[in-house]
Amino acid sequence: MSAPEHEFNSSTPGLASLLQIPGMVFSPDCPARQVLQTVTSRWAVLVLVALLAGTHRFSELRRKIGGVSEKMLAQTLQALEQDGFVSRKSFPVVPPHVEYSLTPMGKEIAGQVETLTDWINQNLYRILQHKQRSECDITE
Amino acid sequence: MSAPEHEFNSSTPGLASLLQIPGMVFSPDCPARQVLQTVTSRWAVLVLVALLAGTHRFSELRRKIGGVSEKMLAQTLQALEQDGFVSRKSFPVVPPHVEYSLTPMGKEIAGQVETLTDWINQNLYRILQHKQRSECDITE
DNA sequence: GTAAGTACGCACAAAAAGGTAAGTATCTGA
DNA sequence: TCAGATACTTACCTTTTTGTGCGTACTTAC
Repeated sequence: MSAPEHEFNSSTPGLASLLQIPGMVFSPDCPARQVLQTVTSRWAVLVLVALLAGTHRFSELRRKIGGVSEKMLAQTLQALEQDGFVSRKSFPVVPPHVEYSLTPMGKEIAGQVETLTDWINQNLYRILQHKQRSECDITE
Repeated sequence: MSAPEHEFNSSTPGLASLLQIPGMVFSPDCPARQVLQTVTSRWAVLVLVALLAGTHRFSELRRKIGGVSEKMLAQTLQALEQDGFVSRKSFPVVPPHVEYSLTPMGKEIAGQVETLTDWINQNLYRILQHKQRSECDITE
């Protein structure tokens, strides 16, 4: 008990959460952590990249992103909307019609995310070689 | 049953897993998905960025990354090592001494990740404003 | 008239992630 | 001599995430 579990080198612990101190994400209580988690969550990454291609409807996204359940997609979209990355436009028509698109801020961050996914796509072969070397069991 | 759950616009489904077809990550079975998940997992992001500053020992990382448990850190490091992003050097000395650093590939991807975290750090204030505006109901 | 599509919300269950505490082996410092 | 640091591993348990299936309100297509 009473152990100093973690120490950071920030000289102003309280303020660090509100300013752009490099390494803010290293602080466990900083809201940046949560934003990072939202953005890098399993489906959010894919949603952001998908929306970079333009406005989509809910089920368009669902079809585009292989493997998402409706629940997860809805949940992810809500989280992204809350953080201001995605904007939702709902038309009160008879068969529900909702359109999702990136906000300016969303476009910026989606760009970064796409760079990442592109890198992975391009270097997948290299990565897989490493994996097989260290694993030696291929998942068929 | 037998429903066409998901369709992708890739014209060569089997090959798509091995080539750089944009949108590979949208396919649920593509290994790129798993790599993406490893890299964007909660702690891996922070480990990558931390290691960008140079070689670290296990407990140095643990102190730097606020909030990680030993278990999670070890697990994350192993996953990153398996994918070839992190290299581990262990010295068989009496008090265990192990050094972690980024591989060339790790440096590349960590660079992308850092760009992302930097963006979040820099735009945190903007994001938080959006959040507060949309939340307004705290789940108490 | 029945099925399917639309965009979800809700309840329940399964799976995954994560935390806690302890153990290992050995040395150092008090 | 006894705690503490080192780099983990393992077992156990809790929390979170994710999936499944159903319901909704209404329309169009068959």
